[in-house]
Amino acid sequence: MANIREIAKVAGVSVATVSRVLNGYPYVKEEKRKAVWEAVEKLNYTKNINAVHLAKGKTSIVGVVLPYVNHPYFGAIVEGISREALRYGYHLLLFQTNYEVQKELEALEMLRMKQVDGLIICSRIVSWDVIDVYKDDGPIVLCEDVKGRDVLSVYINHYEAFLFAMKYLMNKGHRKIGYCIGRTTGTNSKAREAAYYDALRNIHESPRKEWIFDHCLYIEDGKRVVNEWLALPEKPTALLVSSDQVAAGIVLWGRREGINIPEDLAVFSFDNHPIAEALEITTMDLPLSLMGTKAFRMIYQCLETGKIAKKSEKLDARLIERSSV
Amino acid sequence: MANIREIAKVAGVSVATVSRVLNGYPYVKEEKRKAVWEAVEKLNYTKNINAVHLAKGKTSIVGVVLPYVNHPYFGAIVEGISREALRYGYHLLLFQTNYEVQKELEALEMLRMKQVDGLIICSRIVSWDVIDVYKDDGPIVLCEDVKGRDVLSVYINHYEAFLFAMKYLMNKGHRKIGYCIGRTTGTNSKAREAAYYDALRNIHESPRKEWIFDHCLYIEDGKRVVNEWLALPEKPTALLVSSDQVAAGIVLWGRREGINIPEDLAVFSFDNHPIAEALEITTMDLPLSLMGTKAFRMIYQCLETGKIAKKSEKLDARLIERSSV
DNA sequence: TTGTAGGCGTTATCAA
DNA sequence: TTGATAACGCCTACAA
Repeated sequence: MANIREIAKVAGVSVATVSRVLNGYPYVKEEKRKAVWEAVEKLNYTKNINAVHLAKGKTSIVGVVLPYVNHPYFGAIVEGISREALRYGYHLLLFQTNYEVQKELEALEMLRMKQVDGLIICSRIVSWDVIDVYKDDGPIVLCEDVKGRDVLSVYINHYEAFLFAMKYLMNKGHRKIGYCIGRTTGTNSKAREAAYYDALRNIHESPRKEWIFDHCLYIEDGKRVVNEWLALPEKPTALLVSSDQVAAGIVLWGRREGINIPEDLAVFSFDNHPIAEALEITTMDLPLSLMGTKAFRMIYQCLETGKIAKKSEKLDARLIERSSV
Repeated sequence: MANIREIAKVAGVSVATVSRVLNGYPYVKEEKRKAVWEAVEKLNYTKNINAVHLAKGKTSIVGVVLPYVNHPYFGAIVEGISREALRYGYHLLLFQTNYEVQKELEALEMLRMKQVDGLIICSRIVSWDVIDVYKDDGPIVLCEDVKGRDVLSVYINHYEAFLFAMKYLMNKGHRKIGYCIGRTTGTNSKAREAAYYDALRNIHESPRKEWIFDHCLYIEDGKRVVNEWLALPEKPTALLVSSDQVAAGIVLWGRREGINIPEDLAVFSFDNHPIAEALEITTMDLPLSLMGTKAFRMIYQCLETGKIAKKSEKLDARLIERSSV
């Protein structure tokens, strides 16, 4: 494969001139410019981008850290990141972690090694001190409330959203409310949990362990929830479900079991995916794609200007009222 | 940021020795080995991976080309690729193309520029001659039937799967069969179309344009199909739907419109996503994740051994019989 | 077992 | 406008 030196030789110019032509810099005589392009054509030359990366000290690649690539929640975020990255000529390196510390560390190491210029962490399990170690190696944006810590972040106000949903259910007369969540660890989950407990406290209800369903991520998890709900001696009359996917599962398997929604069981969900519309599930619209877009922009701005306009941005959810409550 | 030379200086050895230690090569006195690690620790050193890439002429990155990151079909493929890539220490660079030629070209260019060692093209729009141009720049695996062309491929036998489904519907007495597809261009779509036409010809039915629904990708497209179906003067009694997402939309909006499934309209779908189980949709299980895994392995084998065991692999679909037909 | 030196392919600085 | 040449940071013969 030809390199810039060969081009220089064939075109009868210096490598510096070739580089100038290749990168569209001024101050090159039209004649030489042409000679260079001809040589490029003739030798079927292309830049070796690794050499560019090394020389420039940057890659125009942003790393995306997420537990599962194949979940609509993260799919929506990645979509938002991807769209914006495309606009600015950046590429995306995917780090699927399955919430394994090792994998997350690897992504952070890649930032240090300059494999990526910046990192967007959609969800994590590593502790703050670990992230702190890497924060001088490049911009890191987290999709969670970092509560004043010295890292960039764009996040959805899950506390408010959950609280809002709880109040909505209470206004409809519900007092016995359970909830379904993907995992109980993690900032976002904690925020939701806090809202749940706070809301219950307000009406002097004490939370019950058996009304909290963990590991709810996919449609099929709704089946499990329905079965467990059916087996409950005392049942909640409403369920707050952190994902439309799971809510859809609950509604669908619930129907098959003859459960009337919302009469027997009200379902209030989050995300506002198309499936929620199709099933007429009341949900909170979460601006996931927007969050991805904003996360990328933060990285981008940091990279290009070195400045940070806003260190942290909070995004609000929006009620989509349908008939599952 | 410290580099290998500084480490050498601090440790009192040569850069070659540092490199040996860093890469775990033998023939280094334990004492020097220790000195190197201490220097690494002291200077908080990390390799610059771009320099490694340049020196080695490879990146251990595989590019993944797909139209939409946020669709379950492609999500499943990426998941399979990702899982396998993780095992072998490879990383994934995502190219979301939206089926724009420009974007696909960019990915191919990245192969030439050695940004990626290989490319997995999940779906494409560029023509064969374009791909031919790049095939000497690194292994390219396509997820479609390449029909003897000189490229690697792993693909699902869509023709057989569609034909099988058509026969299944016919056995159930259907003769008026429509179909829904994501796009009408593309090898996979053409294979499905061919099966559809061939099957109709077998029973001496001529295809009708108004029974073919294009641009069906997401749940919400099912709504459109239902509305169009309702408006049809003469309606098909069965629909072959190329995606569970769309089938789910059809079933759900169909129910809301009072359509009985399968009595008024039978729905036969593809993918076997959890949503199909939840809605009791008869579908063909497509080994998407497996296809991704195999695609990666092909690239990997090609890269590591330089040899190709199998140039092309065909994967079969499997009937999942439920009650929508 | 260790070190020297050249190579990987660009970019960027500086002098002409 | 142009060209030399020194980075960029690591790998790897080859020699010792």
